[in-house]
Amino acid sequence: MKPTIRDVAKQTGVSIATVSRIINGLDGYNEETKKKVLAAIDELKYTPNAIARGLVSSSTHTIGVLLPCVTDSFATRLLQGIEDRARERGYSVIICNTESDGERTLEYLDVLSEKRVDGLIFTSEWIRTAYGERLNGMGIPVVLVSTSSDSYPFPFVKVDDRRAAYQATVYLIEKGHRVIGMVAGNPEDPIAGSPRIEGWRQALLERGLPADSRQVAVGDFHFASGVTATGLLMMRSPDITAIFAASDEMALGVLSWAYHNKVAVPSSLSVIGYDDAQAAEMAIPPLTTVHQPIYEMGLKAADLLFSEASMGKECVMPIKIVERDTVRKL
Amino acid sequence: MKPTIRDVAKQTGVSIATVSRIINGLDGYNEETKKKVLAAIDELKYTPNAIARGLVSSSTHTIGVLLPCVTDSFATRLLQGIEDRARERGYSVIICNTESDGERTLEYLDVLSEKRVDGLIFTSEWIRTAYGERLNGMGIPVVLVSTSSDSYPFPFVKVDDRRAAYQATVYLIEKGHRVIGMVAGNPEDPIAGSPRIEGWRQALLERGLPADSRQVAVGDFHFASGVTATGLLMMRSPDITAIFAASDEMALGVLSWAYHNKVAVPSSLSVIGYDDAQAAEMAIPPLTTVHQPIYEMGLKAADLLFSEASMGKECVMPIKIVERDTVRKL
DNA sequence: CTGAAAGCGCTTACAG
DNA sequence: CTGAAAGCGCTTACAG
Repeated sequence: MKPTIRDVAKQTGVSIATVSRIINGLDGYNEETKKKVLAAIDELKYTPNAIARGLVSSSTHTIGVLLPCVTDSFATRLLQGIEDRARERGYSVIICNTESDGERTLEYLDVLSEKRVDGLIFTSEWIRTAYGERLNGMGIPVVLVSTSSDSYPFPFVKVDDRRAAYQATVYLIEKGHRVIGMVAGNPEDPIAGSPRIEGWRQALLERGLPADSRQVAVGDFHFASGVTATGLLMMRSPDITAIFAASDEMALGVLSWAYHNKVAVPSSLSVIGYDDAQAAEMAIPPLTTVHQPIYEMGLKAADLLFSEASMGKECVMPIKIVERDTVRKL
Repeated sequence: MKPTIRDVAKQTGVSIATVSRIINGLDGYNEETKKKVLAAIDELKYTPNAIARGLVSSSTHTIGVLLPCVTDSFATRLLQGIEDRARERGYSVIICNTESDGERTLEYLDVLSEKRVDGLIFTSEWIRTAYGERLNGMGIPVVLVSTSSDSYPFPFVKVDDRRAAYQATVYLIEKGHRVIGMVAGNPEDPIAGSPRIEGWRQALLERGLPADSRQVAVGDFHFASGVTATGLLMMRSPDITAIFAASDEMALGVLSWAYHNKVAVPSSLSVIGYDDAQAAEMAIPPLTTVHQPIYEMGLKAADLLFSEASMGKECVMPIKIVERDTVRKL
């Protein structure tokens, strides 16, 4: 059995209260006692039981993070930011890989609730009523990342998706492109789907350029869907000279489609992505894309979680276009 | 305040012992009581306090996973496997992003120890004495992934790195290549460094082919180092026709170097990677590589952790060569 | 400067 | 079928 506070108290001949004070850096003992206790702790290899501590202090120093997909590069980068900041503050993080599954998400919420985490970060998904209610019921700080909700006004950190897409499209237009396609997410997705499509459309419309629905093909943000969507797009609108993809992974799909169909990028087809994931700079050619400060968003989310009175705080992070080699000036 | 077992007991007019039995599916109550209690639980929105439970049962249903880098695609895929299996079994996972830092690793070990996790998975790093001792002292099951240790015989799941590298090199030789370079990890790294270099060397030597140290350039498994190493390699041994990279990310670096230096892959230079990360199939051209069953390794690691009497269990997973488009037959 | 005692929210013999 | 009580390993008033 692991030694307890009682063991070190006995060993030293003091009370457990005194040991507790010493461990926790409170005062109320002389140096003499402190030394003896510390020695005993060392000798017995005593480590305080965080579970017992948690029970009395009702604080576990643990937070939960819900991600739709742990292997996604956006999610992992975000996680890195969250974990870094959490660790600095002495918190551990439990990961929850929801796979965007409703039931699974609810289960995680239950577990997190039972395990009495001190806070929770919910990412990249639409807040359904079932989630919102559960989240409210937990009675702990909640921070949203890459999502927000009018019905459940939790603090959030995100990027302005519509605006980012708008800027990406304007960038393409300024490079001289006139027929611009989009490889989009699901238009029913109010988070990363429709806003980006709207931004694309608005940029085009404002400049009197065509923004027909035949110029957008829908994917699921992942690579394979990017390939397929591009094929569809180029078949329906062969005059497209540039494509805006709603994620870097899909943009890589565009590149892949182009490679296999002997369409040169950027000389015959320009491509701009979204995220600035690690893969963007590793792409061939290196991918021009919309940079989201993902790591910083993770840091910020943790900050909001740990800061007092964060209710209602909203944090919209800046984006920027990172110019690499996939967009040609016409 | 959250309702406690006492609240539901009071509400129902039974003892907390009975409520506890009902919650835990033990027997010792009639249907009548059960119904009432369940109703009260529902009404009060009572959720059992896992911390209190953990204190008495000395089991937290939580495990810790130490990773050198959370954004690495090997690590995240592994994590996915671990988390999936853990979740099935009712366990949560705390992630620890060590950044390969010794002090940080030790800190995580302390925290995990204090939080009384039920088990721990340690990945991809050499087991230094300090780690081994601490791990032993924790008194909980430990499973190693992609590493192993003679001094600390914990169960492990890994691939035979030397053999995998050997096979990759043989594959290149059988394709007719004679001067084969290697973009390696650090030769001082006894886990993913030296064994792969040895495998490469052995394959070459056995067939009377040159295996000079000028044919190997050292990287850190990441992209940028792959680019640099390739430049060095091609300068020192311009007659190289094929390169074996000790990670897919470095292989992408090779591809990138080739692209920027107008060396066609695979017509002028063949490349084989290691891992079969997601990026391998997204590469241009799609990367031929050594496939590690990473997800399955995660599953297996969790299985070993949860299985009784796993001490001394060793699990060497099979690899295979995945042929894509970066190796040319000479 | 120090200790005895209550209490955090549960589970688990033990007794009925 | 059910309850009173001890105990898990701590922290924190309270008293001295």
